[in-house]
Amino acid sequence: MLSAVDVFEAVAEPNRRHLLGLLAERDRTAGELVDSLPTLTQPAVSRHLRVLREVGLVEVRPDGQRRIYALKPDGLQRIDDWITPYRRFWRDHLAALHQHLENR
Amino acid sequence: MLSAVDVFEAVAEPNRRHLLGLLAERDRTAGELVDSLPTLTQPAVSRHLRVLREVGLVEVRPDGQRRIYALKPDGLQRIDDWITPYRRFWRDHLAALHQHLENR
DNA sequence: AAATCACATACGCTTGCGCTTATATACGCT
DNA sequence: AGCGTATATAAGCGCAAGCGTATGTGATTT
Repeated sequence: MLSAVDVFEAVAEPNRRHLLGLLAERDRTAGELVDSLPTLTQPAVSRHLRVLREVGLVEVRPDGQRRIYALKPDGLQRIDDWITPYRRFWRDHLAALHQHLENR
Repeated sequence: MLSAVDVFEAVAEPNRRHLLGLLAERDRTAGELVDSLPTLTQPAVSRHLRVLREVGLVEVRPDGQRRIYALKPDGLQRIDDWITPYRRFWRDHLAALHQHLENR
């Protein structure tokens, strides 16, 4: 069995981020996605897609012998939720910076 | 030489996320952070802190023989910037869902 | 039904991560 | 100076990630 990957690990891989980027534009077949990563073989891309599936970042629907991949809407929200409390850090920091620039 | 890690990989490690969480509350000495991860040895935590330093997520200032670690304000912004274009996906999705619930 | 196409899985290999133990470095105290 | 304390680095190891080659599976075509 494949070790259950979490969203953070899934997104840490550059090729997988590339795939997500393409799927953000529009749905694509597995074949199109394979072609988009010419340095990788078809099985390699297929495995990346499997990881993205398993963490709920993408979903597949069959279309004849093709498989159409699509971005799952709320997949990345888990990362966004994690970042949220930290966001206030750089917001405060920027605010303080502006304050400083105005007062000099 | 240590392979130059990027922010995504840095944050993919659960222990490193744990460290960031503690530093979000307040600055801490390396020793405090070591104590916060009882399952790890001191060198292990030290290496995690090094990774977080190298990707710009934390910074250190010396205090006598102690080293005080602090969250760097804009470190996670790179991840946030990456997520931004995707955010509209689940926002649209939620909007459509609400629409659907109201109209039924 | 046989061949072909689109995609997934199996297997074996290499490389890099994260860990521990051992050691170095640097500061503080007596 | 000598010793404990605080932290970082070195060396070595096990394991899992990611890759390619080979093969399986199901749909399409002829």
